[in-house]
Amino acid sequence: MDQESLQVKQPRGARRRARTRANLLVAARKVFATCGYHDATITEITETAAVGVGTFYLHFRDKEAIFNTVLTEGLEAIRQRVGEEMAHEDNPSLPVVVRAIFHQVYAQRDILRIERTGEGVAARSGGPGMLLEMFTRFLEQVPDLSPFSEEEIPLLTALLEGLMDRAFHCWWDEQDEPDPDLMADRVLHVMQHGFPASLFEEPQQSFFNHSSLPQLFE
Amino acid sequence: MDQESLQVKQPRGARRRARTRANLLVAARKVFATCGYHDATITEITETAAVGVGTFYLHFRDKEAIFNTVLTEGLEAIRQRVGEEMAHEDNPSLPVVVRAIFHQVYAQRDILRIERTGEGVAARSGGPGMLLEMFTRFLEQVPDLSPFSEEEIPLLTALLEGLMDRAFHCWWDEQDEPDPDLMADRVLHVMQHGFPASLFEEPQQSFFNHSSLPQLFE
Amino acid sequence: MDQESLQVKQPRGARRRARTRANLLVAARKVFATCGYHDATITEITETAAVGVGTFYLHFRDKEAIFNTVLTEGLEAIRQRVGEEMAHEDNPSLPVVVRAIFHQVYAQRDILRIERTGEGVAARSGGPGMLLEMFTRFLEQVPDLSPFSEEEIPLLTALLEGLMDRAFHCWWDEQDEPDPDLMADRVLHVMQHGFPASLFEEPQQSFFNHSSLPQLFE
Amino acid sequence: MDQESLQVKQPRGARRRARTRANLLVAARKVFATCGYHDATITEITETAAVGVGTFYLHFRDKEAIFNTVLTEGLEAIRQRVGEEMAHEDNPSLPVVVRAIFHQVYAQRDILRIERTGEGVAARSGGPGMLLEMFTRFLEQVPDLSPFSEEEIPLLTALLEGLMDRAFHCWWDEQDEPDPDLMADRVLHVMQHGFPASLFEEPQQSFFNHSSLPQLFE
DNA sequence: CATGAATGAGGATTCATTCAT
DNA sequence: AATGAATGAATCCTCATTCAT
Repeated sequence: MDQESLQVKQPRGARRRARTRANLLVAARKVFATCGYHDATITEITETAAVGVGTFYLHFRDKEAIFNTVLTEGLEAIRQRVGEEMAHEDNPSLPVVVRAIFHQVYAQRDILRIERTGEGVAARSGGPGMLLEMFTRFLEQVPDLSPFSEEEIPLLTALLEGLMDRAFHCWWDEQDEPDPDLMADRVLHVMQHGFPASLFEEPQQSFFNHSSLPQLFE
Repeated sequence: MDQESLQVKQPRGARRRARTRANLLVAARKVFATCGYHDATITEITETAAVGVGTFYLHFRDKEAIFNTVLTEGLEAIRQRVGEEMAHEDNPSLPVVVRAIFHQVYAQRDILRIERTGEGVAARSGGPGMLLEMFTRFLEQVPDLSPFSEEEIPLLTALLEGLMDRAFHCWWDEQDEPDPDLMADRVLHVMQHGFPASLFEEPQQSFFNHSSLPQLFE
Repeated sequence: MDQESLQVKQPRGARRRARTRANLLVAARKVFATCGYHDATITEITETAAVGVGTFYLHFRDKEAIFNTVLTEGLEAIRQRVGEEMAHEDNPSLPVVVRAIFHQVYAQRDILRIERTGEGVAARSGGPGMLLEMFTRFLEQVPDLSPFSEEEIPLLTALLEGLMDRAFHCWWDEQDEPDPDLMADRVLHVMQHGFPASLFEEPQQSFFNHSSLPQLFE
Repeated sequence: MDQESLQVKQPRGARRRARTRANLLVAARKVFATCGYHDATITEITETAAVGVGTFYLHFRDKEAIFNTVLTEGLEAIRQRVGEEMAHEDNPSLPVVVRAIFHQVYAQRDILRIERTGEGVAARSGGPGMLLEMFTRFLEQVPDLSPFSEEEIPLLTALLEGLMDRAFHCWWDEQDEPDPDLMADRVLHVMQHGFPASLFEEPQQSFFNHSSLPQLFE
């Protein structure tokens, strides 16, 4: 009874308040995705949320605050669902994790676009660290990283993330088409075996001779 | 005498004009690197350049214009110097190219930071395509990309770029320390052989059991 | 009680808003009358209205917008009051109409001065057409315009308007003195009988001989 | 020999100077006619004149100065040519004068448009007084102005001018078509006999009854 | 709690005018 | 005399934020 009353306590305005806040977040996400952080205006957000301007400041300190909330909650949701997806697996390996990430990020790829537009704003609040953090924990548990040392875990994580990040941006930047599973295949292959070997073979017929250089680096 | 007159041709105000323009570009680069695109103001740029406000508009249409010029000229310079560095090589292979890129980008890593802060602005002008373009030409000349198809060249290029991009950002984001050569070593290793094999082995002792999951994806 | 609630309906900020808008219009009219359209500044208008700069843009898109509003509402008011004045007449003839117009325009002659200063700006919004429109309707109902044809109605209207317009401008340009009724007398006389006949008689003693010409057209 | 040398004296830079000044005036007239006084810029004038910006200030104190010069010289030219046209006439009457004015103003109607756009600027310099001045002299020599008094000469002149002014503006505002002679006919008729008599007759069937009023003055 | 009218600091941009060459 | 690069005062306009209702 005590616990229940605590949860249902003060449903007077509290519920309404929560709904307003939620509306604002949804609206902000939509507006940020459309205009980017810098061109979004509070007014447009509140109008989209069908809420008065002043109401905004009842729920968020300023634009940066709601931006970070949108981002954090968005990333958090992705994390959650990745976790849920993997709950079915008994013993998830890196490929399984990566695949799950691709699935979930694809499903909410607006969040990534939003993250991008914030740049300096989000950086401060550790937004983009989502993948970094996950991978870091992963790498820390692997016994043998040779030829890399333990100090290089951050670098490795960054590279992993860079790989995936670019894959993500093939989607919102250009097209939606390589479906998440296919995309995961390709990226995982590169992760495991690197890029095609012939890229590193001695160029038999020099395509990098002096005559072609000017074209490459004009 | 002939040569001199060629150099001194039209030195009336043209020289002064060029100097002013150069000052503005240097100032803008400094300001953009410090504040980022969105927080930079024309006034701060002109003050840094020790030039009147109006002078700015004599040389550039608006903030976006000077931003793109800074970026384009900066990337162009990098491209130039990469080309020069490789001119010494008789038969440059991908590792050599990558290494040269690391050298030159490191030397001018403010440009990358600047590029980032512009986000949507620069994208339109093809700024970030520098590496993409270079790698694309490279990949197009390689005979065998298996298991990738030719249609996937853009994806491969993006991934290559993503890898390097992250490496670059280890510098301006955090510290300056892994020197370019070392960094190139690590990245090249991943490019050739992928990430450490043990990452993909069956987890012998499940570190991904259900009890640890909540921590990973909380 | 019913009536009251109708009047007080939505009095939250709506009343305040309306008052502010009215203040701005009054202020703008004053400033435009003083400085003319081109030399008037938004700041001066808002200061006169004892209102913040931003408030201006809450009510009008730009200077042109408030200018047209001032003009339109001003002319509208004149039209209204001309109509009211003639409501007393049973069968208003042109002289009666003209006289009413003179009365009302005189009472608000700042509007005309304002209209003038806008020139190209107001032209687009059909501002100066007030008299034109009124006279056009009048002329269209007259059976016999000989020696003019129906196609010449626009020209006749323009001429009528030109006559009155000049009369109006004797007031704001120079002095206020010929009172509206007297002025109407004179203009109506010209309208009916043309200018003094002797102007068109053969000059008995040539005042236009060759010796005086240079003085006239030097 | 003496006289000749006086005229040709200092042809060194003087001639060039004069040509430059003339170029500026032609350019200014073109630009003012296109953009109006307020939107015309010194730069556009000097560019049109193919002359350096600084050169402008060698010949005119500021924009207002060149505007007044353009206007004054333009009106002066009209006056000149009106004079010339009438030199053929032995004993010019008002109709002849008016007709000549219509001819010449029509031939250079850009000047009127320019005058308009200046409004307050030109007013100070007595620009628009051209016709006023001519008519004033005319009226002053007429023996009998009844029923007008001598004190009303300014008013009569203004009305005369208003009539012609409107006629002029039928041209640059709307179309070029009623040719000058026809236009002069119509205006002269109104000048001599006033507007069609039926306009002043008692409205037999009341077209100004109370039901139609609201339409007229809504 | 919610509202939205009001605010004004702050930034972009223009253009008449000067002055060194 | 002619030039045109440089200047900066002046103006417009936006938008995050406050506060009275």
